[in-house]
Amino acid sequence: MDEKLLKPYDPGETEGRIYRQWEEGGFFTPGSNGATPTDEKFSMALPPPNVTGELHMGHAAMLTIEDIMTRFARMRGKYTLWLPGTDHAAIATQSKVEKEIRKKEKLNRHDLGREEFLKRVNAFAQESHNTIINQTKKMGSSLDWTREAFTLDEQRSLAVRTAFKQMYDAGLIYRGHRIVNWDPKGQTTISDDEVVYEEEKANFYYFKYGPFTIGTARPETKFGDKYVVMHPGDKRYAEYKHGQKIDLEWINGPITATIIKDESIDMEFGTGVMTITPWHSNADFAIAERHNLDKEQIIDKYGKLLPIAGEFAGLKITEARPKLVEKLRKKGLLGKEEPYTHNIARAERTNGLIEPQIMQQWFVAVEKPFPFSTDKIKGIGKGQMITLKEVMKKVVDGGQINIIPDHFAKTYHHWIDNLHDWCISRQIWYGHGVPVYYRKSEIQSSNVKGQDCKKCAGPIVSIEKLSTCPDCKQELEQDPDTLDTWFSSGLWTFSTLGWPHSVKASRGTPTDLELFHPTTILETGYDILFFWVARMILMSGFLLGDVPFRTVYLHGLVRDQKNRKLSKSLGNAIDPLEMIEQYGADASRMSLIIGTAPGNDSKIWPDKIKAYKHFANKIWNASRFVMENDDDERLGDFEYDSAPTEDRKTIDDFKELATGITVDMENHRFYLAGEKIYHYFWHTFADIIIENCKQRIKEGRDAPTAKTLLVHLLKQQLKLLHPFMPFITEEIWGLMGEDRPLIIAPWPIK
RNA sequence: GCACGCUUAGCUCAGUUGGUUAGAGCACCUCGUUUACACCGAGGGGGUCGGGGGUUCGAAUCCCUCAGCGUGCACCA
Repeated sequence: MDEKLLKPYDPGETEGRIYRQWEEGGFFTPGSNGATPTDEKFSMALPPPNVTGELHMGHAAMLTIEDIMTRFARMRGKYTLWLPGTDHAAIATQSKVEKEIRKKEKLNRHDLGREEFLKRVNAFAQESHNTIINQTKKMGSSLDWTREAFTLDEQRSLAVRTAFKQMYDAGLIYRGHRIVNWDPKGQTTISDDEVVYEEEKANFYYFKYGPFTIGTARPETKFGDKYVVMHPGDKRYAEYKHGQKIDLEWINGPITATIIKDESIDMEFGTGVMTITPWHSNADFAIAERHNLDKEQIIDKYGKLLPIAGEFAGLKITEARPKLVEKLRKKGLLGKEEPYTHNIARAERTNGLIEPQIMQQWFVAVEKPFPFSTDKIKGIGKGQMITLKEVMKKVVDGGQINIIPDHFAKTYHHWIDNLHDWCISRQIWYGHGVPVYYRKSEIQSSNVKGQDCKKCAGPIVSIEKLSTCPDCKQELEQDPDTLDTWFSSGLWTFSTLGWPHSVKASRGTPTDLELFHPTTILETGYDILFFWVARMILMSGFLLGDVPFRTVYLHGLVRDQKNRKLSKSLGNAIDPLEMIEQYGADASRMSLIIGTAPGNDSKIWPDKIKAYKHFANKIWNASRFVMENDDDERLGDFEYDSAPTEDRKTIDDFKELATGITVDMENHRFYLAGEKIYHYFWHTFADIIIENCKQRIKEGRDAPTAKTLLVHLLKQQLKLLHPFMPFITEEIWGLMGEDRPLIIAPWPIK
């Protein structure tokens, strides 16, 4: 017997060695288990971790679930691929590096310049990448590293430019002046989903506006208000006609206001009359559009008031508010003030106060029909005109994508119903450039003189990088904006499999894309259902005319015992690496999987992990006992037919258990399967079967059968345990003299 | 405001389609243990399954309702 077994199990010594053995042996690559491309496939893309730093507990939980899925598929003989990668996470990464530079060197990105700044970000991203990959391996993740991808590498950039071009050509990407969420702190626009709301107690002010009283929580936006709006059916204001002009005294002197009647006004709210600020409010913008009204900018991109504010120009809006209220009070225009609770919008990443602004940006049109390219989606015919929104709904409604747990389908639909055009351009530097080129002169001034080249009269959208116009050779300049990071992650399931290249195999051998797409399953956190899952469905629907995956498995967040999110600032973060160091990867994995139902948040604390370290030790010791008694090679294998009834009963019971576990695994109930095998091993196998056999061996009653029974049962259990606790099971499997590694051993139940 | 989820032993959670005395881990109590394991074994205490109502032969499980907690979306000046 191996000396190693005489000591307690040492994960630190074992895990690195075993992982190297697997990786170098090529066992993470499809077909390592003997399966061929004609066999049933299993494919899954790893949700690429952001290159913003380190792995946290949420990643560890995700890696565990996905590795369990993958190892299970591999052992069941499927042609198995789990594909790794990392995400450049545009805003998140850029703002992290900006923060660091500001802290250390007191510089901002403009001080460094675009080129130098990007160098810094890339260096940071590279370092984060290495840390993350290393940590991912420590968890035991059986990812096919030969196919590793990055959302910002060459191959993925090509996919992004191609996707952009195809969507632009179909009229689904357009540039337009719209109200967008402007983050003055990050100096960029962000999408609706990147806005987080926070309750704030404020004052609600009533002002005299000519014959009317208007209410507002944001007096500092009111300078340019020259339209006063009311409901056409409001009897109180029946004497005023639409379009009527009235003169009145306002903040900076007399103005002429115009009456507008619009049905969107809520007669019950406030006085039923409001003035509008179209440049800085979505609802106001819509009213202005309907009646073709002027729109004036009040606040600049740094959150300061423009000259229109007169004496208040240059002030930050928060400073201006009290001063303005004071001025109106002095002028006798201030009515009552009431306390008021409303939501203020902040940027998720920078915490900047969002200021809606009208800006020219790039958008994806979600309500514009386009001809669908295939007949792969139930309920949508080839060539049928359909919108992205409808596609996104149909694939889930029609059951072509199955969401686990299924109640998230409702959340998903709810979100799609409220979906507006997706703003995809960002004014940050780190990310995929918008693949659009303009004549240099056009950028500098809109008066283009004497140019008659049709090609570059407008923006040129191009997959190839351009510096001059292909026709007239005039110099071109690329759009300075970058794309929302979710634009590139939306392509993830197929950009990682070679798209847009190799859509069709040239000579018989199928491409990765053909073999593995749509992927079998997407496993990710419910917190990015909209950000990511929905965007992948959108992209895949348009570009491939297909779904990106058949099943979505959503896991919850990992929290601490007090139900708090794990975070460094709260000081309750558990570092997965420390946890592995202390208890081993196997124990960590078990603690992250057991007691966690899909879609529910789970909790983790050191004692829970410790409990599974004890389990690892139990496995180790039980195995030692079995091997100690397996010293006679003439015994051979356990034979069911010649075994005593009690042993056959034991085997039958075990088969029943294994079948149940298999069904649980197939139905993604990993927490249940894990608990069952845990319980069986400890309280049936160790406490009863081993004790029983120990007696028999001591008394010489059917001793040889008892010994082979133990060996047989142990090996079967190692297989069932392997997806959960890959390291210790592989180690024992090897010590038991098996040549072929456990990672590719066949699952006990077909 | 709309939607979704949660509420089961001191703590953290299971309980798959309603079916025998409601389960696990940790914690607690008693006893035991020199050859697989004290990172152990045997046993035990502890729950009116958030409240109320209903369907059913039977409900933690299905329906209604109320409450508390959490999350998402929307948001009106």
